[in-house]
Amino acid sequence: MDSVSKMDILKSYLETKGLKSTSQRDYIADIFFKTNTHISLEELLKKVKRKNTNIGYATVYRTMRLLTECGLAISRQFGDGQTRYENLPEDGHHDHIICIKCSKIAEFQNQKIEQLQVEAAKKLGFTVVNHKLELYGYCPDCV
Amino acid sequence: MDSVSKMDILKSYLETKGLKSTSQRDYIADIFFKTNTHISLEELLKKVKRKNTNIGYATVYRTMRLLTECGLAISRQFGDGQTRYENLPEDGHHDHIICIKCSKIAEFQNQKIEQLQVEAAKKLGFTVVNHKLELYGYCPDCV
DNA sequence: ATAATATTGATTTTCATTTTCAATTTCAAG
DNA sequence: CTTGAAATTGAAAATGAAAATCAATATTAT
Ligand SMILES: [Mn+2]
Ligand SMILES: [Mn+2]
Ligand SMILES: [Zn+2]
Ligand SMILES: [Zn+2]
Repeated sequence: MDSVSKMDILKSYLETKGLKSTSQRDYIADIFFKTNTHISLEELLKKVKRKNTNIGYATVYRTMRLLTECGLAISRQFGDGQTRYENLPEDGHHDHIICIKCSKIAEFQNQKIEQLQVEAAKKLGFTVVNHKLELYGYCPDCV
Repeated sequence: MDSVSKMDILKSYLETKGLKSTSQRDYIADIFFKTNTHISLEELLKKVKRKNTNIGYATVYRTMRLLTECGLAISRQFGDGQTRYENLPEDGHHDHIICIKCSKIAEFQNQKIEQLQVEAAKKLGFTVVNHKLELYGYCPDCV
């Protein structure tokens, strides 16, 4: 999905909630849509401020909440005490492996694991709505 | 493992670190060893205060850090903003499924999933040191 | 007993997140 | 183009859990 269609989704979400499309929201969303990392609020604010000095932290925070609500952003907690956001992946859900030395993040998909999760839950009478799977270890560069 | 041997492990850990065994530490550890839930610091403090009014939050906090360091306690973050502690399980590592309605926590072990995780990491050149797997959904009581 | 060292618990600090609020902007109606 | 209601903004304050500080107290070896 390209930035334009994402912006359309955001705008129609705002409309359904009786919220307004503003230049700040648009700009923050645009910058976010162009990032392909797992970005923190501080990092995003820094990027946004480069061209738009007067945008505040609170607006970035609120915009990311909106993007998360409408499914265009996914919030992640990798245990470093900071919430990070990533764009809704093209190719569906993925999980993460994080280097405990250099903090590099790699992504992977494993349909077998997903399936076994649902089965494990079923055995306990649970229905799975979502899950969090994070592997921690050493990346190729850190041995 | 019984509380007595756990206390022995704690005491020898303290010794190696040049730390002292105290009545507060012993009491907090004893109460913790007897819990079989995923307990928060606040909850543990409350339990401890029932018989020992003068023990402070900071000592409970520090004791749980010691227990975590020496492997007798495992700290967990289930996304409610509070760190929870559980006793080192008898039967090895397990993962969790949490009810998003009533917060009930169930545990499960799945060797196949563990194995697939290592394989998925290997494909990316990573070595897994530890992992976090949490399923979120509805428990049998909450449909 | 003495001195060195560790512990305690109240308090303060830290820090990310969330909320508040007065000023500003947007937008539909006249 | 005005007007006024409603939403937005950004600075600042509040929140809350975790971590650190520190003076008073307790422990330990000599
Ligand atoms: Mn990702
Ligand atoms: Mn458990
Ligand atoms: Zn690395
Ligand atoms: Zn439930």
